[in-house]
Amino acid sequence: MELEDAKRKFIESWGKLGSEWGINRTMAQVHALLLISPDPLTTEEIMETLSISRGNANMTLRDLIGWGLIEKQHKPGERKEYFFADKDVWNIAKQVAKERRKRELEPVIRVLDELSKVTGDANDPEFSTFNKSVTDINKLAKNVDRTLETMLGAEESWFWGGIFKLFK
Amino acid sequence: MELEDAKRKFIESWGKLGSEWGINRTMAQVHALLLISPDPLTTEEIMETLSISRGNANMTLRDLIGWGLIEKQHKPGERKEYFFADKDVWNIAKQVAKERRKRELEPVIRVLDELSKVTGDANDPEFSTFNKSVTDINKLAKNVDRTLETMLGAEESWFWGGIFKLFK
DNA sequence: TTAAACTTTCAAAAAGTTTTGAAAGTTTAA
DNA sequence: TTAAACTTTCAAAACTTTTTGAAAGTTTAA
Repeated sequence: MELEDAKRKFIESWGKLGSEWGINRTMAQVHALLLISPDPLTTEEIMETLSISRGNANMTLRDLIGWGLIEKQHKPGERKEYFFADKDVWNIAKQVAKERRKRELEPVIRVLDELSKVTGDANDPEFSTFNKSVTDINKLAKNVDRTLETMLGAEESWFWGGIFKLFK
Repeated sequence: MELEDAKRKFIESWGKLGSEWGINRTMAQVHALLLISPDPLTTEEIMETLSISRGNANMTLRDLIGWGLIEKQHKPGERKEYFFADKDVWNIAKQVAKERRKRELEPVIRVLDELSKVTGDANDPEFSTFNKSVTDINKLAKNVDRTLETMLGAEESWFWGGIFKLFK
């Protein structure tokens, strides 16, 4: 396969995977494009390569910055803004886990905590089934939360320094 | 909060979480409803409770069966089919991880393997950046895959029997 | 058989999400 | 200042996904 075809395929696949995991397809594609770019790119270049509009490119780039996956870069003597992606896959995984924990896990835990407080007659199967499911899910969610916190919190934890280094 | 309000809120939250993770909202809601139901429910009851059409209910129930999250049940002397959900959260997590691995991780690994084979001039930054990102992501994906396989494969592995039992 | 009870299908409609692009806003060099 | 270069916004349009519901299919008891 030619390098250009391979790049296209990578961008397409990354976009598809993103959309299956609740991440907007274009956002994943822009990220993919920057991941395989040796140099930072301008909004213009991104628009052109992916055939997307200026508005879309701008919003997507801002979102990616919000996720901590890309950064703006200024070249001396130039007006244009350049964008580049962190290329360390562990940082990327860490960053995505961190953001999803904050944006999705935490709100769910808040709701589950509230629902765990609902009281009722322990002999009523309607109540006891509800209560068991909610408290079980709450326990699981909190364990996942705690585990992520430990794993992601310290810059050089046992986790990143130890076990997972084997994987690299 | 009243039990009925709490049930409604649970179904709503579960649906929202599902859609943030690429699972159809209705599917997550039907699952939530069955999770907190002490008894199996009929298609009719599900349609009614969630205000969805027969067609939607039927398709969603089939999908959930396909994900291994719910089962059909027959009551002796009755024509209707009843549906009930496995209520063990670890089974649920396991099942979802298993399915997503099969449906999404495996196809991505196939593409990455193919893209890893692309050859080029190591001094060309275009090629070397592409190659490094692709092979790094491939390594990560394979490690995740292997880890999941080990964790999910054996019915009573060290994983489920050991470490994670602490979490329950 | 038959017909009632139930399940499944699928094309069209509705709902939800993403994208566009022109206009407004901002920044900078001169 | 000014105007050129660039970025941001947002309502409307395009696109995607989900849902509907009526019709077709299937199963069962008699």
